[in-house]
Amino acid sequence: MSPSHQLPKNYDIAGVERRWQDAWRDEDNYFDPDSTKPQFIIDTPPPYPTGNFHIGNALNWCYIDFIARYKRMRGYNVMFPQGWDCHGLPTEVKVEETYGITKNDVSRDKFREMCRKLTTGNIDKMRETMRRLGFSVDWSHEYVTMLPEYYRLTQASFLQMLKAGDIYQSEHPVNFCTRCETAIAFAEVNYAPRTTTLNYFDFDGIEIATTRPELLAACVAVAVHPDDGRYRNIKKSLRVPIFGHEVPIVEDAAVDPEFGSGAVMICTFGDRTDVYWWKQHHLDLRKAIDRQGIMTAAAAPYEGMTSEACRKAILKDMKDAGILSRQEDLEQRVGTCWRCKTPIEILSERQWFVKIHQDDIMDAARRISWVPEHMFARLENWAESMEWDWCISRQRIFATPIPVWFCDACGEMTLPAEEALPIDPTIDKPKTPCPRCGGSEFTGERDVLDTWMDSSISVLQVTGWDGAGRPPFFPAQLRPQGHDIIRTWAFYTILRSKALVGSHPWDWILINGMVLGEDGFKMSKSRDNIISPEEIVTTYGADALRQWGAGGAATGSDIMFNWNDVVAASRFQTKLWNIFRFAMGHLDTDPGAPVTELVDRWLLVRLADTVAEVTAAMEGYQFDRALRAIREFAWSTLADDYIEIVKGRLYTEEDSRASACSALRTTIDILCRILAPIIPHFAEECYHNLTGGSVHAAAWPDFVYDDDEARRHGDLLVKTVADLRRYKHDRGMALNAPLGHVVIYAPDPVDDAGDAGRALAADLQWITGTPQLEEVVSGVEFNMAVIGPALRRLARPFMDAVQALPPELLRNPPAALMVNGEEIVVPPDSFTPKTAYQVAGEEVDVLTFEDVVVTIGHPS
RNA sequence: GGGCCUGUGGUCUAGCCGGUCAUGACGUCGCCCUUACACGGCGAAGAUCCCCGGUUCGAAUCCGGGCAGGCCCA
Repeated sequence: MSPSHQLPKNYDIAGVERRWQDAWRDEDNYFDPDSTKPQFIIDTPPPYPTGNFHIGNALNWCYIDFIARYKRMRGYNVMFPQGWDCHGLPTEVKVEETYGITKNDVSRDKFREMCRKLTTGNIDKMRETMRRLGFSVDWSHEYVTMLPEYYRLTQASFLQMLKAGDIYQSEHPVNFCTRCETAIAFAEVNYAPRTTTLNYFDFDGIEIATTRPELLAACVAVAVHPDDGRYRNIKKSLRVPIFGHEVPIVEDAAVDPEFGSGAVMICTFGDRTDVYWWKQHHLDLRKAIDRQGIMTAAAAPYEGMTSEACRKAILKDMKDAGILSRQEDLEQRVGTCWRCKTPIEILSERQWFVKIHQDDIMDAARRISWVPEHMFARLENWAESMEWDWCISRQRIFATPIPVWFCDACGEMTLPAEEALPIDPTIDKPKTPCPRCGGSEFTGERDVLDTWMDSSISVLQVTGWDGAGRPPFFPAQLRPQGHDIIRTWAFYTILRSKALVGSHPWDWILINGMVLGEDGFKMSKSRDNIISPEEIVTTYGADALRQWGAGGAATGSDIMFNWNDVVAASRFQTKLWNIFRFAMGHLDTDPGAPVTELVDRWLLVRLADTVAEVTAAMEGYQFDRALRAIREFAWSTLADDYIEIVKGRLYTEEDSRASACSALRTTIDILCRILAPIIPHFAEECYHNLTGGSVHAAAWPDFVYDDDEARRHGDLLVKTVADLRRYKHDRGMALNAPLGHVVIYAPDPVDDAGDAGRALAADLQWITGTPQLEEVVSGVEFNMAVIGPALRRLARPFMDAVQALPPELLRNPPAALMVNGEEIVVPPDSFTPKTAYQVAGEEVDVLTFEDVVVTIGHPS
């Protein structure tokens, strides 16, 4: 047992946190595949290895760690794995910047190697931050999507879905970034406002307004609204200016007659609506822009120009030809590449697609419990608005290769055997001749897979998938993630689980909010409002950051970073440390002594309430409620109420002292355990001092303590002491100043073991009954919970009538009252008189509350 | 334009399946260095609970309509 004088006066955050981080063993957090305990598998988000574990990640991981630690204490076999979602454009761009090259300057293999090297270094940095924050990650279940053992699974999943007919190739319009020279999915398109020019020109006799004159060569039709009178009885086709080809006039209700001239030129493709019309009316396809954003032969006189140069040239030519009538500014939102901000083009390309079966996805999504519930609507909304299938092919390098070949002779597609995976079809060759024509020359697919194809099988990987069938531990219990990637990661994972395993991927999904800067805006370099986890941890420690994560906002809502919360968290730890030091200074007696005294039993009643509240909150992932309940208990109930009252007894040699020590020990022990998930370092430091063991190996408390008398009398005692302290304060007395003779008249006999007297420095006695004082009724207190339902619309007049009663009738209420000329029965317990006591005979002050009277003799 | 969310003392925040007096933190002010803690204790001031209407005996809470902000999308 450590006497308090051995505990340092100040809690050394950095020292304690480092010491425990060094002492904890990774093995204690490993998932045990042979365990008989119930499993709790978390499908942790695999972050993109930028090298910077930011505060948004930190919030997400705080939630995960609270749950992982809590569930371990509750006896679950927990898996808290850590993945890294490596592939993707940002790394390619970073490598190009770092080495001053473009991806085409070196071999594909060499370029991938450069990307892998950068990624490995970034992962190391992020791991370090995660350890510093005290996350209990199962490092034996780490996965890295760029490594062969992982992308083997990505390729296996691709082949499985291809064979099942869920993946197909097609020429189809896709969002295309001409700078990155790759197709991108809708999820990767951002929208930015910009001002552009709306150009009105004469189109074979009809005025057309367009923002994209450079696409004139790709014009395949002109559309008007069917009810637009201006375009009744005109010809069936028009000749495109400059280029001269004939295009039909089509009618479509989606045309806005109010916009421009009411006639729209349809190009392949200016925007999504063009795609819609193109499909709807079975129009031609004219490709005027290529993958690099250069005008094609279809744009004859402008071939070879960039689209921007072509735009200028065409406008000039229109002006010269006298057909450009006017130009005006237009605010619009343009789709841009999420990575490089280049406006996207819609190009028709041969790509690979995954079929989207909305009903299957929604069916699986409904089997998952969403926290908060309303986040489900976001997924539903997204799923219902999907118009095209998911384009999964990318024209990049650092990604999982699409594992197929095409026969040079007959074009037949050849697939590798699953045992041969992973492969790179641009390097490896098929082991067998073409099944259709027997040819032996093949060309490997050069397209690679969208990175979401890697990460959307994370749940299969963590539940033990080997590339086929149902994973042994599937489904996982929990997916924790941000609401920003519901339409991507959550959506794709549900889709893929349904396609590959046939059911929903997780039992629960817990959505965390975004972290905003102190100014209320999203953190960004340009606003200079970024706070890094390291910055917080250096000054206030990981536990303070974790408290901010738990208590800064209700689970699921966005959370504004706030230094105040971190400072308050740190102060709470100081307070806890002082409580702990105080307790440890007194726990030198028999730990098993019975808890007999009133306030000791009362403390345990309140402790049991707190355990129940915190447990319920943790079960519902309401970490803010859990932390709030703990703070309230520790600071208010334990420190301000209990310790202040019991302190005097602890300094005595009386037998009743052991009861207090016992209650205090139980309380500290349990407090450490309910704090452990949120502030693991602090809880460990205290618990270790108290018991010599690790709090993280301890069980979550199952503490029930029923003692109705202790609750009632304890509440009375605490209230009385608080009132008397206020009484002292109001008279300018020091709180430890002697108070003289105090008598508490209570309805029941109360035995407080002398605590109140010692706490107040008073000669204090409890007396059952009422004092010989003159009572005066000073008012009345109504019980709305009784009056409202009983009297409904008569409630207000009833209360007015009661107010008007003379004092003696308030004390002894009549059975019925006249209200609004109507006699009504007075409901039982509908009101109680408020009484004041006048001094009779000797000089005493009187305090009253409920049915208790306190008299204080004036100290002479 | 659509979907979802939010709007509470100076600032941030809880409550929001209705019950006169609205939670906590930070800040402000007053008193107190009481043998765990001044990073503390005891108090005080400070709120048209965004606005308007409705339901109800009673609305921060439920309903309708605005206004403002956020996120996602068109």
